[in-house]
Amino acid sequence: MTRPTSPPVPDAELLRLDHQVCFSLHAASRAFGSVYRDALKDLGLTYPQYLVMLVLWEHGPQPVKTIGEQLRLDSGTLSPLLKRLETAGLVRRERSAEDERSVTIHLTDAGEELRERALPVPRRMLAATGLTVDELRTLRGLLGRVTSALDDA
Amino acid sequence: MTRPTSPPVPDAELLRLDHQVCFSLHAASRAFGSVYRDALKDLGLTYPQYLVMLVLWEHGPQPVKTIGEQLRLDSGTLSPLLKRLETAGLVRRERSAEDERSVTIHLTDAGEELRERALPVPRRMLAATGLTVDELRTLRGLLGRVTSALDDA
DNA sequence: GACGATTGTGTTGTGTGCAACTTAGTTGCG
DNA sequence: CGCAACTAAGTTGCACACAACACAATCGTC
Repeated sequence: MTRPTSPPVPDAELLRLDHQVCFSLHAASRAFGSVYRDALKDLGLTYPQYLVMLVLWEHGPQPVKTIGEQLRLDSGTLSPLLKRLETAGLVRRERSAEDERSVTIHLTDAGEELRERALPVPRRMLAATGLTVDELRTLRGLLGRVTSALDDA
Repeated sequence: MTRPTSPPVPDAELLRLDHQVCFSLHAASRAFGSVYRDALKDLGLTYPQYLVMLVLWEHGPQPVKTIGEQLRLDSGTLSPLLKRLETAGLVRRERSAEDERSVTIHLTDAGEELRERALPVPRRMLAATGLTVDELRTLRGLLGRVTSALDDA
């Protein structure tokens, strides 16, 4: 614990800081998207599509709902995205037998095989950030706390 | 400088960390957007529109180009956004006299007046993040470094 | 078993974000 | 001057992201 921020931080600075953080977050998110776009171009995936594939590669076939929970995306975003992945021949939809409302997403053989080609992507991204492992952990921690706090608000 | 991260950090952990950071950034960015949406609903602004208004409130009339530089947005995003702000009666477009290619964006009276109603927004956002001022500074610093590094890549 | 509430998915409409292209105006160089 | 290169803004097309709504299947309660 440091001192309780001795000079009580004037309003003006607080407001500027808020703007700067929001700007930074917005800009950083888009900068990541941009670099991922390059890294994923050869695979024919967009960044959100890659995130969905990661979930499927790691945890196997699962309903739309659980994919959405992990990525914080709703059906309005996932339905058309999954349709594009299906058109690309990477996933397959299957109505669940137990619950006819549920649609289970499976990887096709092509989807499984794409994993190999995607393996070098994370290391490339990691290098592109220019941060140390410790800094990445700090960043992840702060972002996680912000997201939780904002979700509660 | 800390030690050079003595146990050389296994590949698997690095990859997971990269995913977690990207997930976190993506999620945090959208969580911010969601809370801003609520905070700005009464003003009739979206978050990116609010960012543009902030630039105009702080730095006065200026061409589309400089707005884009500050927000890292190109004309493909700004042109329709500014058109919507114009339709809402908040800004005015004016062809520059010296350089006919350039369009200067001015605030209308309504646009100026909206500033008063927007004043409480940053404090509300700041509180919603649940972070201390020091943590916000750390976050801003890390995000800035990541963005610079990614832009170079 | 009947029926209202809930749940999982999909659709529609609006607003970014960005690549690629177009148009009009400006600049530089022979 | 004349013309190519460049620049600022706008347009088009595609892919998120999300609110609001639609629909069918399921569940809970009686």
